Amino acid sequence: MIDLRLIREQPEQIKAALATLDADAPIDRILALDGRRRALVTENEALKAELNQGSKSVGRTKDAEARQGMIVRMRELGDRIAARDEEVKGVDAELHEALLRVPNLPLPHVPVGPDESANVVVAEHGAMPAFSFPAKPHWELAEALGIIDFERGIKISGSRFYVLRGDGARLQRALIAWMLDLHTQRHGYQEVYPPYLVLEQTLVGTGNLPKFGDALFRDAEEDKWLIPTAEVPVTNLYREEILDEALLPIYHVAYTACFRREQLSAGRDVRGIKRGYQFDKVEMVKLVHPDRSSEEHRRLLGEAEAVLQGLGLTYRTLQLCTGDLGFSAADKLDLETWAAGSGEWLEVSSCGNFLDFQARRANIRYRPEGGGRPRFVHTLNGSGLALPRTMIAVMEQYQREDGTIAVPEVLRPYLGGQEVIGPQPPIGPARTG
RNA sequence: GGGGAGAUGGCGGAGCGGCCGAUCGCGCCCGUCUUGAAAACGGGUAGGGGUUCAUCGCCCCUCGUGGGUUCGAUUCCCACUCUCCCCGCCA
Repeated sequence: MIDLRLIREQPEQIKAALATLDADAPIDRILALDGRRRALVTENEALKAELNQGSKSVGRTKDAEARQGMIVRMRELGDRIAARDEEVKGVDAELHEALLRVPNLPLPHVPVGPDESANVVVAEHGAMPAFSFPAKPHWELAEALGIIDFERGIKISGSRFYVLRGDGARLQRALIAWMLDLHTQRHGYQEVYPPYLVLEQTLVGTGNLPKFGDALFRDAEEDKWLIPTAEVPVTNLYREEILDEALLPIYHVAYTACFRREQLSAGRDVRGIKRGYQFDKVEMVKLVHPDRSSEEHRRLLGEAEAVLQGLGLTYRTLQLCTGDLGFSAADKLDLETWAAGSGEWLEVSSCGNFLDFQARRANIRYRPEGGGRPRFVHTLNGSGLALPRTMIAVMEQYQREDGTIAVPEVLRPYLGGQEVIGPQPPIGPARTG
């Protein structure tokens, strides 16, 4: 959430910035609620001070008659205060609710644009892979090798689910283990393994709620939601805490499954494993000193890039425009790798700088070294990387003419030295009925 | 799921319905003393909000959370959440 004081003091600048996001933020309503709330609070607090003083003198008054009179007056005063308190509570709740729906403001250097078409390619790495044979899309390769079973995935869980099998499952596991080792051993991250089910408040902290509940799976009877990304539980680890400044920066990396209830339109991204309701991801999360978030953002991007470079994958870097930033980020850089067989760029990482937007929602602060009031930390996160699409890139960029797939050098130690993924022992096609 | 105990400041641990935002101990910070340090001694040490240009100050709220009783609740009543112990069930 953005600072209420900022809205109060420079509403026009805020409105102008929000306009670049195509957001329907009710700034005028917030200003009205804020003014009303402060007037009510000031007034009511004066009455409370009077009541507190009065109640104390009741205790000191010995004369029974005078005492009775005071008690009657205090009772009336108390009733008035209670009524106003109700009013304050109502206005306060409305104000808070409205603030939670205001998106973060973009940093000044973020290009203005309506949607992803205005994103800017800022760098390209690696040559476009050239094959001496027609490159196949991963669903053909994987099906032929028997490393992904699409039919049985759909049978047990419905459309958009698949089953990794044999070396397919092992390849993903190798990728996960290697990525975690890379970030923990080379980039200074501490690994965490968080719950996949979280409370509503946790999702409010990262900005997923209250606005985007329709993209989430949840338990119908309890307040338990499936995480759409590890960012949610990991960022919220320090919710409602005041950290020592010396503890910053905090770097965490987590491997989790992710669950997203996307309204997947028929005919788009239907083939293969590019998009589904469940996918795995290795996620990096940083909590840092507010003066350092820009620098940490650049480093975060580099750490995600190190995964692609280690795997030897061709990729490019995109600076997202205002219209594609999402709700919580003030700045975002995406990494896309090339799906050589299906012929498209795949987003495998999205590195966001959230400034104090999430910290304010989740109330994550630090105590400055020399003492003083607690301040909000800045939060950042980025995938390092999303598994299905990394799998796609590996399969399609490392495919060979005979339909087998070479194993990237760095993964071989994780696969017992195996250099090639070939056909799996036959199980046969699914025959139902 | 059944039974019992508990939830107070960074930690430990008190708290007759008014003098308690809270005794005390530890920790931490600042002084005095010391060549320096320790010890000793003195002082200070929660968060949020309102008022203020800001500081100081003043005021309001917070003793797990939410309600209730009362002129007044950390203290009484109810509900919920969480923690610990015992029994049952279980990967």
